[in-house]
Amino acid sequence: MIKKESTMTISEWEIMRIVWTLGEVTSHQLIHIMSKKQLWTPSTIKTLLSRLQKKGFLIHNGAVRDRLYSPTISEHDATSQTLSQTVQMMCTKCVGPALVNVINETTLTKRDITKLISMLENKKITASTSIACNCMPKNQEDLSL
Amino acid sequence: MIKKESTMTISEWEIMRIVWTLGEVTSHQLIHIMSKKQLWTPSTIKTLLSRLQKKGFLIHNGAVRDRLYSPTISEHDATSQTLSQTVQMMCTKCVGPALVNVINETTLTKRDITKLISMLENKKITASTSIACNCMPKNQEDLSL
DNA sequence: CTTTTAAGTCTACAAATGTAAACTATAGAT
DNA sequence: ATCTATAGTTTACATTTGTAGACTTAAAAG
Repeated sequence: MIKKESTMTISEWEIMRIVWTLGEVTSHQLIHIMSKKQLWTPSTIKTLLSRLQKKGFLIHNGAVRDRLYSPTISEHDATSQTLSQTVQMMCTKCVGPALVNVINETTLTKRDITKLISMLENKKITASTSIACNCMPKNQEDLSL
Repeated sequence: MIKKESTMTISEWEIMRIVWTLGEVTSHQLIHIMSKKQLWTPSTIKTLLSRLQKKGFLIHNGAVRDRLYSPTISEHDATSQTLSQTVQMMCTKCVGPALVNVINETTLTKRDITKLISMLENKKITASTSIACNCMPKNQEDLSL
């Protein structure tokens, strides 16, 4: 079966961040936490919760009331996937510089940095000085019309 | 005046990639190119073109007909900005690993790699072993209810 | 046991997005 | 000068998203 590959919206992502942090949450907790932080009413939280379930990002223990909601995907995985998807729609030539920029403005742990450096040192060996732009399919570059 | 900070949608981004590549385009070219690549009709292309103008991402030379559309933002800038925005909605703790992942699966030029490494070497000096998670505002961690 | 509170479900509604047809007017063809 | 193809403009319509009220029902309070 084909994965429907539904994505989280910004608002849904906000909810998920709390769920990820707490592991298991009741709507009660969500409502309490989010109603302060955001300008969301309990209704809105409930709707978001429903949609996240429909999309398969949340499940709950069968309780009829005060059920515990939990994520079906880890925050790390979701983060990686989302970032990958974003990068994939971009021009291969622009991604490098953009990553330089992002990394520059991101706080990283020593561990991450070490990992990145070793990974990059490795890539450096086979890297070329330029990469092809994938902005337009090759065959359609005849614009003479 | 406050920047309206409108964002490009996926479809709009597709159009922009062609515009960025060509620098200046007529709708004619876009229609020709995109109708093959995507399953878009001329109408759809025109709509997207209109919206991109309304959002301020495209302008055109005043021609009444066969006008030339051009971008108001460079592809590099748009790419960087979009990536930054994406990263900003994510948990600071997850961004590092996600970046490791993305960089692993991304083709980079020697130049980019060198830049990244030197930047990282620098960051390494002041980096700590762990960073605070920004998933939930500190004050709202009392979930005792 | 009755009342109240609130969790979960349904319905609502505007704005944004994906997708495109209909209409208008003009540059180029005849 | 008239016709035709089509660039640009309007209108359209289903889905998704942001946001939330209304309704139902069970748990907690009294």
